[in-house]
Amino acid sequence: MPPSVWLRPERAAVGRPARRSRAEITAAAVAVADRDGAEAVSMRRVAAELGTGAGTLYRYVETRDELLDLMADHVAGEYAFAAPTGDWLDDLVDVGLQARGIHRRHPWLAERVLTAPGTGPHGADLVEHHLAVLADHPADDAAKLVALGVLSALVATFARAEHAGRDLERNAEYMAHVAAAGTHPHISALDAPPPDPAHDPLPGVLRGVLTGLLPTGSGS
Amino acid sequence: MPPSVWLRPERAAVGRPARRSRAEITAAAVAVADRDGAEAVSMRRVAAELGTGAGTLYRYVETRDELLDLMADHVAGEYAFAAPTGDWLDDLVDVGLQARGIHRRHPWLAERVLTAPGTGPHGADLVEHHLAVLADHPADDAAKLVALGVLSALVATFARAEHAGRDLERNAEYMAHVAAAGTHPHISALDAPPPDPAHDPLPGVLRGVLTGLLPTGSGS
DNA sequence: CTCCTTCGGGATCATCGTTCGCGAACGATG
DNA sequence: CATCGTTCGCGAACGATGATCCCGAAGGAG
Repeated sequence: MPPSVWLRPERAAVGRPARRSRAEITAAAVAVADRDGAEAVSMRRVAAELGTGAGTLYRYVETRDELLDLMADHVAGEYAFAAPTGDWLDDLVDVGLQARGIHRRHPWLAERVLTAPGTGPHGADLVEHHLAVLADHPADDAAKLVALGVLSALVATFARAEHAGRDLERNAEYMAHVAAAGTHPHISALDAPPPDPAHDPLPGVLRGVLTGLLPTGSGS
Repeated sequence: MPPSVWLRPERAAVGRPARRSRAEITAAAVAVADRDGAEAVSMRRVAAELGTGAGTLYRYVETRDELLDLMADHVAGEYAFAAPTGDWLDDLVDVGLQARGIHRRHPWLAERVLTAPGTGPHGADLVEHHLAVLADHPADDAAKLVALGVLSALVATFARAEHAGRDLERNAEYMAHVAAAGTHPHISALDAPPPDPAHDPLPGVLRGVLTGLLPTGSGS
């Protein structure tokens, strides 16, 4: 029922002016998340970061989830879009690599991007750039938007895998158990060469997925 | 530190036997989630479903997150794998469509799949089937596993979009605002033909992504 | 200077995940 | 059949969370 955060006016027109701003609160929340992880972003913790009370935050934000949306769009402002080069594949791979950079700077973002589409002003800039890059591409608009969604989800998945740590260990432990059990012959036959840290798989994967998703006659 | 849920023995060898089982609790949790959504899966609620106390569940499960892992693997048991047909693309698309069916039956799964890789026994079956389908494919093992990860993330993303409801409305509202504002010319130029309900975009997307991700000489 | 609206923030509520302690229940042992 | 060691069931309790509410304070408009 209530409109999106970005359509609701930030400050009241009359009365006592607010001491803080939505952006200030968002920045504080991002700082907390960067420092102590996503689960540390509680209203009390963010309020403490600002030296105020927890209830005060609800003057700026309707709900905690809304604050998380604001955070996601805030860091989406870190994209630095260059003018399209004419090679849409290169340009979209660049978007993907920039996205990974953002994810590396803000590890808490991965869960959020995957959970909520959360498109604010900076998200709109991303969509605009994406469509500009693909302006001459023959695919229809729906396919282009799907491609952006897949691109985002894919990068987020890779980013999450990068800082999974504990979970990955336990998963590998269980898979080793399954392999040793003898059932699941194909899993047992897996050979895991030590991953080459010098080789970055993301660009290749992005190229593959994007060319598969946006076929064209006039090549890259 | 503690091993995975699936490596920890379920019941103690000696002493008073447990009245319930891990599977029973998992099934109850799935029932609650299917009926009232993911956020309704609290220890107290699941315990009430079983007619017991909240603290009791901790005899079977180390933490709430572990219970969610069990739930995810539980519904992964709904896959019905057929023998590989010889056409790996068709077989993998079939896996994707089955996955969407599971997501439609259990809307809470989308967030979970994207959040945690959670691979249990049924997850291992899925990996095994995937590798069996791709047994004759020239790609190396790492690429095949990446393809499965992308496939899962992609289907989950589509599934989440299907039952997004509220969020999608607000997002569309904001995008309409941006389009009307006049900045972002490519967004303003978007034309949205009414989506054709008879056309299912998922198979085509999966084909595109998979062919892009797993290139081969001897085609589908 | 006054008034009206908004802000600030502490108290408060319901709920959550989790821990703890204790009495009861069960299998093994003699 | 009696005893013993161990585990289970469960309710109370703890700390923390998201959210609401109220009231005194503060600032701009007239």
